[in-house]
Amino acid sequence: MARIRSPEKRSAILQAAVHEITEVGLGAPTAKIARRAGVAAGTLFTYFANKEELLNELYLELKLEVYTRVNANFPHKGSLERRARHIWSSFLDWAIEFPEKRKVSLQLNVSDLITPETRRRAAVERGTIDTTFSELGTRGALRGLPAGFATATMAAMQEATMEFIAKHPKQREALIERAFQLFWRALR
Amino acid sequence: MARIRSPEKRSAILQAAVHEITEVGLGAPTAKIARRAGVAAGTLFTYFANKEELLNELYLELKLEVYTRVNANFPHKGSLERRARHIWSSFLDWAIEFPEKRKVSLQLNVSDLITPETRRRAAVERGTIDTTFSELGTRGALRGLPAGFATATMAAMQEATMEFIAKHPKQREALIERAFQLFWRALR
Amino acid sequence: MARIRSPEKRSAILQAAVHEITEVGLGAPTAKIARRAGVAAGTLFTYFANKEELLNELYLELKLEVYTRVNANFPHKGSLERRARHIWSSFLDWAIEFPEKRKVSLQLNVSDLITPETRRRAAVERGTIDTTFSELGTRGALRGLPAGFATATMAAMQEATMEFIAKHPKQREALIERAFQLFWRALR
Amino acid sequence: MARIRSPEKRSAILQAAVHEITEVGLGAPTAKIARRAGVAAGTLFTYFANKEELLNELYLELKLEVYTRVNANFPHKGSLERRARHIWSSFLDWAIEFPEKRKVSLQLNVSDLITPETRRRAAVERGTIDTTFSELGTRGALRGLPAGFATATMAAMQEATMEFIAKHPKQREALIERAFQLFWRALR
DNA sequence: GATGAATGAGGTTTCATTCAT
DNA sequence: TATGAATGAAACCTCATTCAT
Repeated sequence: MARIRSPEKRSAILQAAVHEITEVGLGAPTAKIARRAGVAAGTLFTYFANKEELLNELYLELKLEVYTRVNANFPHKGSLERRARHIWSSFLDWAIEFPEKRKVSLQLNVSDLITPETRRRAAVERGTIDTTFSELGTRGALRGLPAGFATATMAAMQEATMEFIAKHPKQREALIERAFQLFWRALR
Repeated sequence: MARIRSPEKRSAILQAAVHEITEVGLGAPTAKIARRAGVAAGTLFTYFANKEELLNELYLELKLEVYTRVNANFPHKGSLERRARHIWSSFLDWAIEFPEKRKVSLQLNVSDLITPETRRRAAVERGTIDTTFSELGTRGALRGLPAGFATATMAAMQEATMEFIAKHPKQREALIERAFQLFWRALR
Repeated sequence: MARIRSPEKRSAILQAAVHEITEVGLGAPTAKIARRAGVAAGTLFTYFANKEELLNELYLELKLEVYTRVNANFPHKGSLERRARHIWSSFLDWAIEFPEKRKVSLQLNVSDLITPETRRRAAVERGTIDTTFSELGTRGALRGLPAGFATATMAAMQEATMEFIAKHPKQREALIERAFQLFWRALR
Repeated sequence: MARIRSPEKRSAILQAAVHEITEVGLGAPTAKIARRAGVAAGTLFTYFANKEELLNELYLELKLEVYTRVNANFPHKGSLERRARHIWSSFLDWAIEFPEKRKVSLQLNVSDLITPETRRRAAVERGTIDTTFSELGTRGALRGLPAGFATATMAAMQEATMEFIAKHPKQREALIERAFQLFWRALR
C-alpha cells in the first residue's frame, strides 16, 4: 500500500460505500462498492487492507467531516449558550444535508466492526466540542454527572430532532430552534 | 397427534439469537443460533420461515417485553410526573437488567430488515406510554412540536443515560434520578 | 405397511403428485404432495416407502390407466386398420382429456428414477396393443425392422399430434384423423 | 489486465454438465459439475449467473450444435427428398455419436426450466430445416395440417429410430434408411 | 394408522480476498 | 498499480425421512 496513489479513488470508494451501505446495510459487498466507485474489485484492496479497515476508515472520515463542520466559524469567544447553539446547528445541518452519511454513521456506531482504537482516534478530534461541553458539565444541572453526559444527551436529542425534521422538512428551522431550547433548558 | 410445537423451543431460539447477535452482530449465522438453542439447524425454520422473520419476531418480542414491564404497576392515577417517572425507570431497569437485549434492540432498530409492518405492530402495543406522552405534548415546552417528540426525546436521553450506567453501574440509582430530572426539566 | 388402509388416500396422493409435478417437475416436495392430498407429511410414507417408490407407482398407474382405456370397447374382431385406429384415438383422447397426466408421464419416462423393473411391469400390461402392432410389424413397410418399431413410431407421431391439438383444440377431430392417415400410410 | 474469461472453461463446464445430468438428471449439483469441469464451485457462477441460466445455455448450445451439423454440406440444390434425407441423417448421426447429449437434450426439452425465450432463440437458428419442411408442408399428405407438423413428425419418428439404434447399433445404417423411407412415405 | 415437529445432509449462491496478467 | 477471474469457505434454506405422540 504505502503511498496512496490516487486520493480521488480512495474518496470515491468511501463515497460509494456510503451509498451501498445506505441501501443494503453493512453487509454491502465490496465488489458492489468497488463497481460504484468505478474501480475494479481488486483495486479496493490496494486502498484498504480489508473490509473491516474500510469500514473503520469510513467511520473516522464521517466523524472528522462533522467535526470539521463544527470547527468552521466556531465562535470561540461567544457565550456558552452561543457556542452550544453553534455545535447544535452545525451537527444538525450536516445530518440533514447528508442523510445517507448520518444513516451509515449510525450503523457503524452500533457495529462491533469499529475497533476501540478507531473510536479513540475519532474522539481525539472532538476537541472544541469537548471543551464546550466540559464547561457545561461543571455547571448547574449536570454537576455530579459523568463528563460526557451533555454530549451524549445532545446526540440523543438530536436524533429525535432529526427524525422529526425528516418527516416535516418545511418546519426545519423552527424545529431546530425549538429543540435547542428544550436541550438548553434541560442542561442549563 | 404428533409432537406439538413447543413455545420453549421458540423462546430458546430467540434467546440464543440475542446472545449470538450480541457477539457478532446481525450477521450471526442461523446455524450457530440453532446450535446455541439446542436444536438442529433445520428446526429453526419450523419456528421462523427465514432469518428475516426471526429478526422481526425478535424485535417485536423485545419491544413487547419492555412494554409489559412498563405496564406492570403503572400508576394510572398518579400525577403526570409520577407516570413519566415510572415509564422512565421501568425502561431503564429493563435495559440495565438485560444489556444484551438492549444492544440487540438497537441493532435491529437501525437495520432495514425490520419491516414497517413490524414497527407498526410494535407501536400499537405502546398504548399506556403514548397516552402519557401525548398528555405531555400538549403542555408547555412541547406545544407546537410534533406529537411524539417527547417519546423520541425520552428514548434519546435514555440512550445517553444507559451508556453512562453501563460505565458506572454503581451510581445507577443516582444517575437514573438525575437524568430524569434533566428530562423532566426540559419537557415541563 | 402391509394391508393398505385407505385406497382413497393412496389415490389422493397419486393425484396430488400429478398436480405438483406438473407445476414444479419431479423435484416436487413430498410435503407439498401430501398437503395437496390432504394428508400429513408422514402419512405419505405409510403408503409409499419413499419418494422413488411413489414415482414408480405413479408411472405404473398412469400407464395402466391408458391401457385400460384402450382395452375398453376394443374391436377385437375388426380389421387391422380399425384396431390401429382405435388404439390411436384412445391414446389421444386420454392425453387430451388429461394433459397433466400426459405431461407427468413424459417426465417420468425420461427420468432415471423409473426402474427397469417398473418399466417391465408396465410393458406386461400392453397385451392388446402389442398384439395388434406385432401383426403390423410382419407386414409391408415394417418387415425387417425390430419388433416394437410400430409402437414407438405411433407414440412419436402422437406426440406431434398432441402438440398441435394443444395449440389448435378446435381442429381436434380433424387433426386426429389426418394424423392417423399419415401414420397408417407410413406403416401400411 | 486480469485473466480473461476463457471459452475453454465455459465449454468444460457445459461438457461436465452433460455428463453429470446424464448420470443423475437435472438435479445434478452445480458443485459436482464444477468439480468435473476442473474449476472451483464458485467459478461456475462467473460463467453462468445461476443454475437455470446454465441449463438454458446448455439447451441452446446443444440445439445449435445439431443445426450446425445439418447445415454442413447441406444440398441446397438437391431435390426435396434429398434435402429431407440429409436432415434426417445429420440429426441421427449426431444423436448416435453423442447419446449423452441427446439424452440431456430430451430432459431439458420436457423441463420447465427452459424459458420460452430460450426456445425461441433456438428456433430462430433452424432456418434451413424450416425452409425444407415448409416446402414439404404445402404438398400432398400434409396439406391443411398446421405448419411445423412435418418437423414435429420427423422429430418424433427419429426418437423411435434412435431408440432402436441404441438397442441394435449394428443395423444402424439400415435402420436409418428404412426409417427414413417410412417417414418419407408418410409425408410424400 | 395418522400426525407433523425434528433432523441434518446437501443444495445453490454469495463474497472477501488472492493473484496471474 | 490496476484489473477481474478464480477461489472455496460459509451462508441460508430445502427436503426426504424418522419418530414421539
